[in-house]
Amino acid sequence: MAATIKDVARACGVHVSTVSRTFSAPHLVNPATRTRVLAAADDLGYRPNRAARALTTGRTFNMGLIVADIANPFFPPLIKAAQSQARGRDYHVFVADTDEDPGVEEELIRTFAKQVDGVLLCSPRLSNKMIERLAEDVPFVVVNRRIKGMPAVLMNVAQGAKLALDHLAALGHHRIALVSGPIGSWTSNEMQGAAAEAVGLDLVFFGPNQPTEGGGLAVAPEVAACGATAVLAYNDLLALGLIEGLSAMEIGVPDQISVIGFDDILPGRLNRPKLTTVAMPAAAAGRMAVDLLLQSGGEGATVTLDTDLIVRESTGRAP
Amino acid sequence: MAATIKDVARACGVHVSTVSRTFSAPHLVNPATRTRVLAAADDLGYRPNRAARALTTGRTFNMGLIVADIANPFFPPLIKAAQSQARGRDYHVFVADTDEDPGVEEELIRTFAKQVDGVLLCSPRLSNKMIERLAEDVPFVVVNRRIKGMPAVLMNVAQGAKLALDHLAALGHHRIALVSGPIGSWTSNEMQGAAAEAVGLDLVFFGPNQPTEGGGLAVAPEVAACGATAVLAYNDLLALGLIEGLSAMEIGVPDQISVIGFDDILPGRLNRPKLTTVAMPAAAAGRMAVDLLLQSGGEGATVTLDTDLIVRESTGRAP
DNA sequence: CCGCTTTAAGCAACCGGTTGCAAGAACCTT
DNA sequence: AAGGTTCTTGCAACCGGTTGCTTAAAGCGG
Repeated sequence: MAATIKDVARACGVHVSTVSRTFSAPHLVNPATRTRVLAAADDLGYRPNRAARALTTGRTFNMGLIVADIANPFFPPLIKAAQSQARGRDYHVFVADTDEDPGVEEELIRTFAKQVDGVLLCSPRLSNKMIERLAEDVPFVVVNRRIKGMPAVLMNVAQGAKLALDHLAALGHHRIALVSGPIGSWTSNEMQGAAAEAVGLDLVFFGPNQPTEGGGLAVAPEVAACGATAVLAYNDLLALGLIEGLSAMEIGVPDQISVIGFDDILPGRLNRPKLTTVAMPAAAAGRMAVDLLLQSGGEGATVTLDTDLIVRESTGRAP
Repeated sequence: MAATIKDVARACGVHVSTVSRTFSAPHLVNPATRTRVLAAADDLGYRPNRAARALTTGRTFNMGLIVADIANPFFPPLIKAAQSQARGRDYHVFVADTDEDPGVEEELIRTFAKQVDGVLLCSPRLSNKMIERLAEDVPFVVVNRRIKGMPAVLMNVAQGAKLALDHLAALGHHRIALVSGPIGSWTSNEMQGAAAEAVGLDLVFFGPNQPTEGGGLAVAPEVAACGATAVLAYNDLLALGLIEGLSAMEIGVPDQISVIGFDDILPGRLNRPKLTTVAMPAAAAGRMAVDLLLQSGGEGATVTLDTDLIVRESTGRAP
């Protein structure tokens, strides 16, 4: 059994409250006793039980981070940035994955609720209404979603989409396929919104799709058949799957069809052709989300981070 | 404020212990009262506080999962499998990333200690001694590491390495570079051990290296200069970086140098040339680790999972 | 040397639940 | 109808800490 505060108290003939103060309010205890207590604690290998402490203080110094799919390379940089930022603030981040399932997402939030001081909700799949309800149990910061009165970190997807469409237009493309993501994805809506405003382009919409390589493979035939000379995909995984699918049909990228993704994930950089993509500031978003959670009196500050177009090899002049 | 057990008790004029039993031992409470309590609980939106419950029961129904680097695509399938397996057992998995830093690893284990019933330690970077010491605080299952008396899930790396070396030998390669991973990596040692037993091959060792794309890029020049016609790399990321580095030096893969990685991660499947690799049973390992943690009376069962060679395009006949 | 302020430590209630024990009520059995 | 069971519920201690209040000791000015 691990040593408790009582063991330490007994070991150096002092009351438990003195031991407690030695750790949580050192200035209230005599330096001499403090030393004795610390020695005894060290000797017994005592470490304060954070869960028990949280029961009275109401603060756990933990935060939860919920993502739709850990296997999507978009998330790891965000997660790592959040963890390291939190570490600098004496916090720990626990990560969980919902498998793109809103039911699991709700369940996880409920589990986290009492064990963390707040939750970073990345690309949630739950309805706004449900999120608002759950926010009564635990403070949220939402990433890539706008919910009234709730702190949020947004990436300027619309601006990125515009960059991408301008790039394609400049290359002479007119008919462009827009391959969207899952239902309920804010990012997907933003993209469509931005695209709808583009003038002089002939857009074809495909969706919803799984935001994975498989999703890209699956829509490849439809995209090939629609007569578009360029594709704007919901994310890089989808784009890579699409390229894979097109290659299998002997359709060359970028010679016959240009492809642009979103996110700027590692496989896109290694792929041949290297993927042209809209880079999302994932790491910055992770750091921001942590700061927002710790600062916010729950108030709904919204931070918007700009995106960048990274032109590589998967886009070229229209045939 | 969220409703507590007391609120519910008051709301239906019953003692807190009755409310408690309604949730944790329903058969001990009269069906009629139970219904009333459940109604009141539902009405107030009451949910038992898992952390508080854990204080008395000693069980949190949470487990921790610690990985060296979430951004390494090897881990996500393992994580997802563990999470879904745990979910089926009414457990939740909290993930944390150590950034390949043993200090952070230790800190994380200590943080987890009282908040979970056990920790799955994947490819730990801590010393055996330290791990044994920490095991006094919280039960472990170790993945990809053998520690006496501790439950472990191992992947048969030696067998995989042998498969890979046989494959290369059959293609006529004799001088083979072995590009290893980080210090303290059990996997890396296993590989080297297996390689050392291979007869008739001329092996050149490079290491330690960061198990990332960057690590591969960095050793590429040395590997190119050593005269080997084939490379066995610690993992796929390293292999991909290596291929990238070799291409930059105008060295063709597999025409001039063949490359084999370990793990079978997604970018390897999308890369050109598609990467020949030793597939690790990551998902199975994740499931196994969860089961081992839940079954084990802490006893040191060891499970070894076999690996598979997947021949794709990055290996060819020796020039 | 006295009374007053500081400082240090103990006491006990509390956080949100769980659980062994005991008491009262209802139900049987003979 | 008496005595023994079984059900149901309440009581109170406990899990591992924290914290407001109280008290005892020490420090200090005059």
